[in-house]
Amino acid sequence: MKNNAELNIIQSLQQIHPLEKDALDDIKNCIKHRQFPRNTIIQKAGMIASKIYFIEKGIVRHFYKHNKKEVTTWFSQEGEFISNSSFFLQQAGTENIENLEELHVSEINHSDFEQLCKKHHSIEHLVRITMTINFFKLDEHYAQTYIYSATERYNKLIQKYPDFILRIPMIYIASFLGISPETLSRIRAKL
Amino acid sequence: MKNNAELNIIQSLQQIHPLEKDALDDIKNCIKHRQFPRNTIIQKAGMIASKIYFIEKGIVRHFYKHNKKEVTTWFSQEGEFISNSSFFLQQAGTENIENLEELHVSEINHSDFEQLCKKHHSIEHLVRITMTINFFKLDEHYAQTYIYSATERYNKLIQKYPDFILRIPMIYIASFLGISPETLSRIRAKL
DNA sequence: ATTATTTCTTGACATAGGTCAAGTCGACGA
DNA sequence: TCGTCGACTTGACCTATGTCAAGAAATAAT
Repeated sequence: MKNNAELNIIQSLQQIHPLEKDALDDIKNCIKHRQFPRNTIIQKAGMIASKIYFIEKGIVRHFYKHNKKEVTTWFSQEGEFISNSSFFLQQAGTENIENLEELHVSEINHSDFEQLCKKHHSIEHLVRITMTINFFKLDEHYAQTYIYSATERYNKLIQKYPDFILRIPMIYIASFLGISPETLSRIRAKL
Repeated sequence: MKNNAELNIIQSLQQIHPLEKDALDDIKNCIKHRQFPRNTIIQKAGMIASKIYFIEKGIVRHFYKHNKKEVTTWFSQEGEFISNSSFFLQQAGTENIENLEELHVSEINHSDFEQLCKKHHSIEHLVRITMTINFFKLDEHYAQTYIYSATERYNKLIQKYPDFILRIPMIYIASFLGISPETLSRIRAKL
């Protein structure tokens, strides 16, 4: 299993948009470092998420359950926030989130998060930018689903995220690509 | 053809998040009202979008071209902004946008838009909220594509947006649902 | 190490939806 | 009123991918 470097939330945020000392201090005061053992359900459908997580180390999958089947729709890893509708909209959602490796996060609870955004324009800006980037990542991913065949999508995915093969069970990669595990296996056999 | 009521950007924004007079005045000063005749290409792949549009009246489709085929991925209508990556990221994108009816918009150019966000925390907040809502709309739409059959997706779509049938040619609805026009025609025949 | 699980692969068959091609229908302009 | 063009439908056939089932390989547990 690959051992990715641990990332720091403060440094990562600064790379997206530089923050003044005041804002950084407030963020630091809200952060709680936390670890979850492998295969923990971080977010369960039907619950309201009270925390947002910045991933320092580890990888998680976002998935829905439908008729006893699970559909994986996204992966988040080091340097990313675990974006989930339940946290941002403060509503019970249908998304589940599970970590696939031991997970190290910085956690901020919802009221602190909103407080930070309200108090510091620079933080609100950073959140806006991050949300924008995530929006178009999602958009691009799904546009590709329309346009490319299963084989092309798989090739593009491993080209862009080579470590997914090492870190994520095939069954979830298949689901993310919108195909069955058997089809993915056959695609891989042909390479 | 259905004749939807014209919407006002100021009123619509206030419903998302109330803005102080100062911010509203600045917005008003940046807005330019504009109309496009039916079937105008509002945004062309490869170009950098310099304007964002709020739709007062009309409906547009977002589409990609791939091997001479067009793939429609989204529709935007009255009360919505035409969100496109090229505008927000200020990069040439691969998305095209075409209006399907005579289109009335409020337009704001990119530098004014950024200026407004920078000057008024309340506007930055509003943009963040709007982006968040759009993100999860997109997310939900695509999660459904994984989970439901073509027939189910069509039924859910017309239930949620009954006027799409009246306003959008079937060929684009089919594309949006990720199916061929023939398949959509067969689905409709069975109802 | 040995066993027990989980993960991945392979085969046989089924099917949703795609493609190509030929209509039909209806709106709009001459 | 007729003709034309675009939008939608229908039929015949095809193919990518799904499903079910059995086995191999890799991981984890004892």
